[in-house]
Amino acid sequence: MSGLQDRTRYDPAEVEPRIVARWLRAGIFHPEPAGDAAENYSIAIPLPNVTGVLHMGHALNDSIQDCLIRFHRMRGQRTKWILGTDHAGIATQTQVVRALAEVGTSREALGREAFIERVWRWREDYGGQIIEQLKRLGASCDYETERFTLDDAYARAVQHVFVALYEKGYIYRDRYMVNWDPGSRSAISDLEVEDEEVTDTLYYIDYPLASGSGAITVATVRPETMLADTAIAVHPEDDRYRRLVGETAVLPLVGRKLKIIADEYVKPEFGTGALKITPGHDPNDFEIGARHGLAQVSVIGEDGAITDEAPERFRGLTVEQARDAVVAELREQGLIARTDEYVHEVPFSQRSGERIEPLISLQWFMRMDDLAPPAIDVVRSDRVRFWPQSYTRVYLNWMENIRPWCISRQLWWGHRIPVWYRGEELHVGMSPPDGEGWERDPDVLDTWFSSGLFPFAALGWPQETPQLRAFYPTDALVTGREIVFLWVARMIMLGLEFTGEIPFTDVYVHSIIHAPDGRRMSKSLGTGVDPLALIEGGPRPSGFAEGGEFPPYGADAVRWGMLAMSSSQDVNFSEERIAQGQQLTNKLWNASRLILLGVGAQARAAAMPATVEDRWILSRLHRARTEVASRIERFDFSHAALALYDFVYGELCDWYLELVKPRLRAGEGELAATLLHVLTETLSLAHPIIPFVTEEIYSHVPGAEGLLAAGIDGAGADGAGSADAAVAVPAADEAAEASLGRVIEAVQALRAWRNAAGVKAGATMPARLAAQGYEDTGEHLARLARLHFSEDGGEPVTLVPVPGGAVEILASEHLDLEASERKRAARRAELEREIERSERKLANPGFVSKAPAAVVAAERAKLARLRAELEAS
RNA sequence: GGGCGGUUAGCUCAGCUGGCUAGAGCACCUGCCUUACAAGCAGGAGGUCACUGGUUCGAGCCCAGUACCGCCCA
Repeated sequence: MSGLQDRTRYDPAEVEPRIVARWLRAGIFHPEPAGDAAENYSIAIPLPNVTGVLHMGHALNDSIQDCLIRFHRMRGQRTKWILGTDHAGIATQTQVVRALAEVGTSREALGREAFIERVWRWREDYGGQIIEQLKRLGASCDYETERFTLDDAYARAVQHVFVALYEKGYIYRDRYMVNWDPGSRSAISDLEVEDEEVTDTLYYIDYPLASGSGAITVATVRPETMLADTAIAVHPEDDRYRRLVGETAVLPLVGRKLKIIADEYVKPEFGTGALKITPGHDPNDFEIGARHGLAQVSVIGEDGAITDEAPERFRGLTVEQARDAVVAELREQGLIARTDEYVHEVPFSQRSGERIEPLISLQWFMRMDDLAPPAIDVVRSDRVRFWPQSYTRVYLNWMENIRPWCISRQLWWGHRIPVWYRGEELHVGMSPPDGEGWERDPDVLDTWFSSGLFPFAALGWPQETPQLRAFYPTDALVTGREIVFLWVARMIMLGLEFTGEIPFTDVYVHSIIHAPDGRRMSKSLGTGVDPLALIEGGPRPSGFAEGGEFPPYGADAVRWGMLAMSSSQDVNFSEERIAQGQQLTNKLWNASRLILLGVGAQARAAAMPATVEDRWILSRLHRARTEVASRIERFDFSHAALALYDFVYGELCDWYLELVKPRLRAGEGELAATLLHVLTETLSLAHPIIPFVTEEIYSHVPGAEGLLAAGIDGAGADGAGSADAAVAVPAADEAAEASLGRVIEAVQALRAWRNAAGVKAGATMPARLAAQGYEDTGEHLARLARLHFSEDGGEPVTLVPVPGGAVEILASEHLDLEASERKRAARRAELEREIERSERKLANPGFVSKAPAAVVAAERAKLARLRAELEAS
């Protein structure tokens, strides 16, 4: 690292790794467990998959959490971001299975034990990756207490919960229709299924009536499941079939007798209005079957092959082969009346992408009806709040209609269910039963079962640890909407059940970032943006106007950009926002160089700042600080980011630093103190959003001690730095704001005029100030507008209206008078338009009598202002 | 089928409980290498705020309906 002098551009690639190392070495992300959770601040991270990599969702999610964490840490609270990784049953197992396939073997060939061994090795190889990426983003998690959901202690907590829920009667085993995922060869929960539109063939099949008098025609997209039909259903009100209810049909190819039943589920307008009922292979038919006491026949097995319950010639076929065979035979027998194309929604596994095969199987379930009510209460009573609030209803609606949760998975990687069988005997417990001949249940628990315990299990629960006392309940939970049910709801239920406390008080549901084309980022389409590629430079995915590589924007730019983007429910990724963040870091860097190189190493303390611009910037800083803080507290990160940007650009750099440059060159001591104060305050204000550049700058501030990230020494909520403790900080200073507001407006008017009038950029124009309100600021006005004020000089060649009067321009050598006149005429026309509009408004009796007095007064003031400007021009 | 969100400048988005001469960044045009920053500075052009109707002294904002986009639940 060299001095500031020649580092004219902020270089995140050089700075960021160095700063992370400092933070980690200082141990400031690891709080000692002291005090209680009410006074401390904590967040449990949404567990990243252990073998995953950072994606855009994480980048936003983690930027938000880190902003909250750093914000509270800097306020002096003991702050912990609880870190962990998830074993991610299906996802991880799938990866390893795929890797095994590549080398020509399989998990079956390895056997369970060796396979699990293999997954642990996989985890060792890839598990640290996402954690390193979190560090790269600047996430200030407590890395020293990282947990893994399969660690021994964690696994004991999971078993403890299973056993306790079993003993309470909440967990039970049942034969039930589940979503069978042929890809991962496991049942999956309703929440892991998504519907997609598919075009299928709808077959119309004649089922002969047992009476021999004709046939009843049913329509189905899955002819192969007819082998498992156990009834035919029609709508009770359907006159076409009323006379057939109670009769019997004969199932073709099989010969089974099917009762014709009436059930309101049947839609008379679909197909023929007669529905074949297959309780073994369709969730709706399963329900109908249960209502009518129908037999359940399963002709498709968990291996996807036709079972022994089907006629022999079909056994062992795959579903597709069976369909072809069934259709061929039916055709032969002339039983296919016709076929249609049919577009409908079909469930697919989010895990493997394969079409769900509804199957009846023996699974473990968890009843939710006793766990849900308390979790509903805490949200109804506002003890747990959702941001945005609209998610409250979404949550409540789901909770009020909650259904049993299928918690067993036919996987090897995960928390094995703590149940043993011996014949008819069953043992549920933390340890294996005594005696010979017990077999453990082969299944593992749904991953969400274990992650649902994370906020407390990660802190050592069920032990009463100091960590648990200090940091549980946590404060905020930050997540995307897709896991509100999968995870958030379950944490609330399990937290209440096992700790008697809500696991967090605020749930912030953030935006989903889409690809620039407005669709979900997709790995397969190659539209996903890799946050690391943004931070360090890397290939632009498809869908961007430009190809090529991202420049290395740096983590701060990515963080600021993500936050700025996250204003609504769905947001399209915008590289411009990231670039804007980069500009901000560079701007802040250079502004700091100006200050730090200008004040020298010795900063002297000063009394209350006296000049109007000092008072102005302190007042504006106060407002910015309040604004950013209140935005963060209201989980409004995009406005927090934008408010920061606006302050740095629109106030600090564009005006204040320009205003004080002459004083800075003169080496004025009082100014140095104010500058350092303003700088330190700005850094601390910005740090939760852009931690790296602020920390780096802070290390160059004379007298600054320690790390900005640790909270400025003795700062507390006021954030006054140690380098400048003597600067008295006023709240809003209305007088200074008004005074400087006039100057800013006047300078802008004069610059616009200069440009329009073709005045050379560097030329200083002789002028006379004919306006009130510039007693303290005349010099500023002259310098920033490049004017030379004098009392004489004769007749002005033109006038530029400014607040409080006008500036009379005295010479014409540099300017194009005609262009100046055109500009002036255009402005006059605009003013006349506005004046007319305003007059019309004020002439409206309805407005004057009904609008609030303040609004009317403001309108009158505006009219006066417009008239004054017209007059002065 | 039920629910939620969106539609504002060429692009991405702001516009708080109705009072605006409708803003920002990017892109575009003009001028500046002004000793913090050319990844910069100054200025400018660009909008019947999706559509139709209503409420109101006043509507981008409220109400009703329509169209399109996205998401969640069944």
